[in-house]
Amino acid sequence: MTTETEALLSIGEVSERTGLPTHTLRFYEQEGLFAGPIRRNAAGRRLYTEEQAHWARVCTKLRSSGMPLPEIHRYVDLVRQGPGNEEERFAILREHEQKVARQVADLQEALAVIHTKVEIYEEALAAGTADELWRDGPTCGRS
Amino acid sequence: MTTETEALLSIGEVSERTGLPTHTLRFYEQEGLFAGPIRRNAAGRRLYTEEQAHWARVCTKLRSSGMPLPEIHRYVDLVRQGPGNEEERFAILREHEQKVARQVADLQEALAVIHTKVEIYEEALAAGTADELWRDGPTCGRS
DNA sequence: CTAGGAGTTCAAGTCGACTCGAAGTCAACG
DNA sequence: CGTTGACTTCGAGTCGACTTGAACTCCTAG
Repeated sequence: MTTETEALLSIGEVSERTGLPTHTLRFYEQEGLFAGPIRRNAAGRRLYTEEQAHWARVCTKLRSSGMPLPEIHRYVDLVRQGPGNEEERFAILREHEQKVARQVADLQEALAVIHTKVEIYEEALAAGTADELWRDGPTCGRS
Repeated sequence: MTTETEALLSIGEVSERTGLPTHTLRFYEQEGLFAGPIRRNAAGRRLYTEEQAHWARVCTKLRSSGMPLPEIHRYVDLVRQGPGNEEERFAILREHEQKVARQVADLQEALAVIHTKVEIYEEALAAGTADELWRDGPTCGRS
């Protein structure tokens, strides 16, 4: 049913689309981050399907949101095993989603702290009282 | 003017307040992350002022938001040098603030991608059509 | 007086995720 | 035919931020 009409992509093309260096794409492959095998041409060079290229892009998101390679690998293993373990895959995704949500919250908290300090400097610099900002002194340290 | 009435804290107490292991507190000190010297008692043990403890807590926020130790060090050096470089300190903080804001945005983008995948699983599992979720196939891979 | 627990210093090890380098292959161009 | 330049494999190196460990000191409670 699925006709073989997809354009196949070289590692360079996938690299461009994903922003991942070719070295990293090979590294990911060897770490088992692709469910199916990546085809090769006669000369042994990698040929990626569109799906695989897309998955690589998803991987960049998983990674940039802090999913460790072994966990991506675990997910991919489930996919490789075929239907029947969707709940487990779902659990991995949902858990990671929650972890990322927490990360966002934590970052925003840190952002608030930093912003408070930024504001103190802004005001002091505007008021010309910046020299009161000293050491871990009263103004600077306490907020 | 500043009377010496502050209660001084042991490394253990600071560790509790900040969540940083004592090892890490010593490590930070040796990396120059404190503007002033940390006092010692007769037995050579560290005594932190409230200000220093507070700064340690700020450090946890700077770190958790990805400010590298060398950059914190740079900021602290400016503080150590005393008044006159507030603009430079301000620049460091403001830049980091922006970096964190970008981080938040990126994370939220990743979160969106992940959430899309989560939703696909939710729906498929609810509809009992989960076995259509296969490999990098049409349903799973494309979104 | 001794045992426990917190503290000290300094050096070395760990961890994850790349990142780089060497040595070689291959297709196309001038 | 020679030289780019993108590709291949394999193994080793890097980086930042801890983290661990060994060997030691000190105070307090029993």
